[in-house]
Amino acid sequence: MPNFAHRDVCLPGRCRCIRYNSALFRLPSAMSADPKNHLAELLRAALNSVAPEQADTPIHLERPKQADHGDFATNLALQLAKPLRRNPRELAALLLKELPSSPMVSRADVAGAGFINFTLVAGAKTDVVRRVLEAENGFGRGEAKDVKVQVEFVSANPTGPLHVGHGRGAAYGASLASLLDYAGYTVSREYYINDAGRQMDILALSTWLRYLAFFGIEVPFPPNGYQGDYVIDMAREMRDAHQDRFAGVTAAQVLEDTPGLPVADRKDDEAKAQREAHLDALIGNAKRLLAGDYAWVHGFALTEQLGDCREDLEAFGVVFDKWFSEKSLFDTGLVERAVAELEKRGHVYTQDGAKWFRSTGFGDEKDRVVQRENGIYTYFASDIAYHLNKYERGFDRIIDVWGADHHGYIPRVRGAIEALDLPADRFEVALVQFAVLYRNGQKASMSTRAGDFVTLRDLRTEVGNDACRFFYVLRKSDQHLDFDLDLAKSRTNENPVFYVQYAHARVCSVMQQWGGDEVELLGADTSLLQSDRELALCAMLGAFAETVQHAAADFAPHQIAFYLKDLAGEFHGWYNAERMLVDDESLRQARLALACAVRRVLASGLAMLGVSAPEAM
RNA sequence: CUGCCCGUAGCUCAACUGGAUAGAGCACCGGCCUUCUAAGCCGGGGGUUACAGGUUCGAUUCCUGUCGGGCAGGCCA
Repeated sequence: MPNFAHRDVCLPGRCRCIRYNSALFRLPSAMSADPKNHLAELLRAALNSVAPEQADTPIHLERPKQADHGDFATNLALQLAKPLRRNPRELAALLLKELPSSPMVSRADVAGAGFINFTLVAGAKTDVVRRVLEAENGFGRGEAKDVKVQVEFVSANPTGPLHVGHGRGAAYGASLASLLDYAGYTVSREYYINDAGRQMDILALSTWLRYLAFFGIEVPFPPNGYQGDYVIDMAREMRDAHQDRFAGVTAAQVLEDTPGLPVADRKDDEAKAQREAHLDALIGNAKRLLAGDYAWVHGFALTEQLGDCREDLEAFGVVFDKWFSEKSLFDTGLVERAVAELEKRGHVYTQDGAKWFRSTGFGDEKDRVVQRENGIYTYFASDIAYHLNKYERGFDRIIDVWGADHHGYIPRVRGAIEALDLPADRFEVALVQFAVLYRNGQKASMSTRAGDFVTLRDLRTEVGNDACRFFYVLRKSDQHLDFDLDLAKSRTNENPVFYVQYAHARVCSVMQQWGGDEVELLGADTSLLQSDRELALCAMLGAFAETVQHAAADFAPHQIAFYLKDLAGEFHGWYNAERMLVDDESLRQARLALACAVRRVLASGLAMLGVSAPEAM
């Protein structure tokens, strides 16, 4: 740091500068090696001295966008100005006066309305390279927090292939879980299987009807049944494995006492109700006619679809620690018990023969039925039981990833949790907006029933898993996502996933040509990294840990994706401006160390997003 | 009608939880391959952050209203 510049800005009485001539520095072992944490510690000490009564003020350090604002800045004095009723600039000066000296800081001064800007000594800026290399693949990983967090996501009805909407929930949930894991939480990934409801009955019925068709037993296929070809595939498998075991019926028996179907083009409420009644009657007949075999058909369809779903997700890099069965909540009596618990606390009443949970007492718009007049529990009832179960398993944080169309569902679930006297602040919902696929500028339709949807599998095959995963998390989860198929497929510079991967591959390529062992780079003299680009890269590496923490706090994996794009951009710029494999050995080592550190962080970030880090492209 | 989310460059989106001169990528224009991968880099134009108020040292961010878009309001899941 040239002294003339120093004197120029730093006037006596206005600021206090701490100067150290040497780029080499040693910190007391208790002090943080991370510059940001270190500065926070220094400020904390100064704060305790200046205003002990405000000691719990959060210390906010940011990386200024403008270079002449130094490496870090804090608005601490501005925050203190109001409670202390004092001039912020005066407070900033006081804080500087009480700031412990540090070998990391080359200057610190008051600026603007009362900001304190810090400039680090050169060595403190580039030391991050050594820390990245020493951490191997764990740089930026948060300290283990001993907090058990459950992330439940996808949880699609196992009634057909996953579509591109589910894909977003899968990519988001998996990335969020990895992110929380990296941030230091103990994460459990869970898939809730809706295997107990009417939708599964509809699937079982649909499969059976397709199966009967193979034996010439033609029952008009209900329009609200599952129409996809995969149902016919399952029916064929049933026939191949069991021949006519389930075919000892006539079409007339299957259709017995059903209301029949209204004409196809009627879309009024009456027609809709009739179709639903018709479907329910068919299901009733199927159960009666198949008797014990109904459970077999139902189980077969479930196993097939769940297996398919699981395979699909695994190929997408999405794995779960637990697949939780809704049906098990009934089998273990937890649904009954959950409702009984609510009842015991006086939050349930009976009206029109049904049991209602008084959710209006907990901020919901209206009360909700938990047990219908016919004795059947609603989906909401099993959901209450499920969340009770989550609490009983001892999770400190319970995160549900839901499609945004379920947002109205939050108050009733939270209400039930409160009503059960469970700590509701542990329960959080991350909403994911729909992803709409565009092919040739055309919206693709996505109805599971109609059978003309674009499946996640199709999408993965067409654009590749990496581009898929990256594109899905490139937007805030609560924003609509226009998934541009043509862009994701393109192997050009328009495609951000390749941009990041390319940076990784470039480092690998250089390392290969160098031919040395990365371990050698630990001894590199990083103080030789002095260009603006090199220092900017170092600053970006240093920001990784806080990016992880921030993204984890926000449930926002997209921040990781943006960080990676920025880091890759900074690297590409440097790559084009400087050579790494130079003749000067010390400089070569220093640059390779930096490149290697960039590669490590890129790899860590890509891993969090479930995207591969190729060594060559 | 009511509730929730959203509105930022021509397009797609960011913005460190209220900070200093709001940033990227596409698209458009002009440059850079006999030197580590041109899937790359460098430079250029582009903005009343939907609109109107309010809160304060300071607002894209918080509050109110208006306009526009999405979603949800079942003894469905």
